[in-house]
Amino acid sequence: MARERKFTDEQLFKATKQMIIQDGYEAFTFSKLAAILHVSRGSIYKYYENKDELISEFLMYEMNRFLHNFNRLDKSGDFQTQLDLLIDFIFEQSNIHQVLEIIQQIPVNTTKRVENNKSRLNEYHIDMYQQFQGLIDLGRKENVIKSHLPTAVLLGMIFQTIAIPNHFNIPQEEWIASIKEVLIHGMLKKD
Amino acid sequence: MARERKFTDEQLFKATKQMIIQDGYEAFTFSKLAAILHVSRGSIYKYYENKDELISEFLMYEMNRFLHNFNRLDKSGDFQTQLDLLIDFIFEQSNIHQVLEIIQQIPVNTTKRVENNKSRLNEYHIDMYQQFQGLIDLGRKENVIKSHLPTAVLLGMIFQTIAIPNHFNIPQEEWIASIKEVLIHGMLKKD
DNA sequence: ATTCAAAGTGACACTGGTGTCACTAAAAAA
DNA sequence: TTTTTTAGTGACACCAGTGTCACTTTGAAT
Repeated sequence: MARERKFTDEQLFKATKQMIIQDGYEAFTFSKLAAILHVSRGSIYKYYENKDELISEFLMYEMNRFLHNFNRLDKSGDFQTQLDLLIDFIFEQSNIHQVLEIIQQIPVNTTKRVENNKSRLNEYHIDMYQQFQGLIDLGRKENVIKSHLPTAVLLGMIFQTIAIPNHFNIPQEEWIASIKEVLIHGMLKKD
Repeated sequence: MARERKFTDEQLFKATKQMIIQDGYEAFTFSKLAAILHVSRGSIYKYYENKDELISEFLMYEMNRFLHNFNRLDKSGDFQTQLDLLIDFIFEQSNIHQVLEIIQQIPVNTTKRVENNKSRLNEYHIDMYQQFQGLIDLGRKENVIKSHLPTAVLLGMIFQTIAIPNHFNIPQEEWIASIKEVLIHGMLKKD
């Protein structure tokens, strides 16, 4: 060690996240980030060659956190129990949706480090998808899921629901319970 | 009239749409747009004072087109028939989702024309929402919708499903049919 | 106390987008 | 044919972000 750092990775990633989620990939700049962290722009270049590299590192960090938490979930219950847990979990981690979208926006011509991160992020994504797929397979094995529905549709719908904007500020619990209800049993009364 | 124009509004909006949907609001520039249209950048300033104004006009154009088509839909059937038609329609107009998102990104400090367009877009949005709400009300009147589910959740889910990425390229028809099935009756077999 | 290594700074040259404007080009009206 | 009107051009000054680098600061090790 030599001199104390003026900002931690956590602070940097937190600021990055806020900025990117609020205004998008293109609006993220080293200048603004430096201002938030109360350091000079130059100091950030000590750790990241450019914006793409910084963002790809941020995404790795977020993805690791997500997968780590995901792996802690109880995988012992039956399909319905696990689905319930999964949906609750996804809503807790509701930013993962945005994270996955940002991955697509990393440009192509950059540094080795970025390319490396991009392919690792892709692997993670596939890995995550396969774990979810395992859950659907369980549902099929238990013979509770309508067998003609494609797995991609089921996962897509589960995953997409977290991004529904709750404009009317319906209480979180009611909101999630209602979404679960529709996903599992539909919006119509049984006849 | 004096001289012939080198590009039509339609061409301009088409290029704008492509650019914005692909790379986002911030990545849109007059330079790129001028290049696509094979004109000088300066000529675009003859019609739009700046980027925000151009994009807000583009959004008005898209929204008008959407509402115009929407008003052509047959509103005479019962709830299920109309819901079917609506979902098909939304999938046909799948970009409306992105259009609505872009509206939120127009910055605040701009020209009168932009502010004007922004508030009109908001009115349109509310108008559209109310029409959809009318459909849900019909479902409630017909007593086919589960009465405890909030309208916002039902509309949110219907609307959000068009944005599910079909990574595995499941045929459009099967894709839409499956989504309808889940929305209406859920993913589980009836017991 | 001196030295050293990492952290941080700010000035510099550069790039790409912005908005403007005097000017040119072309088509219709006179 | 000349005039008028609108479309289009490209050069200019400007701004904000980029990436670099010689330099300064700071804290720990010798």
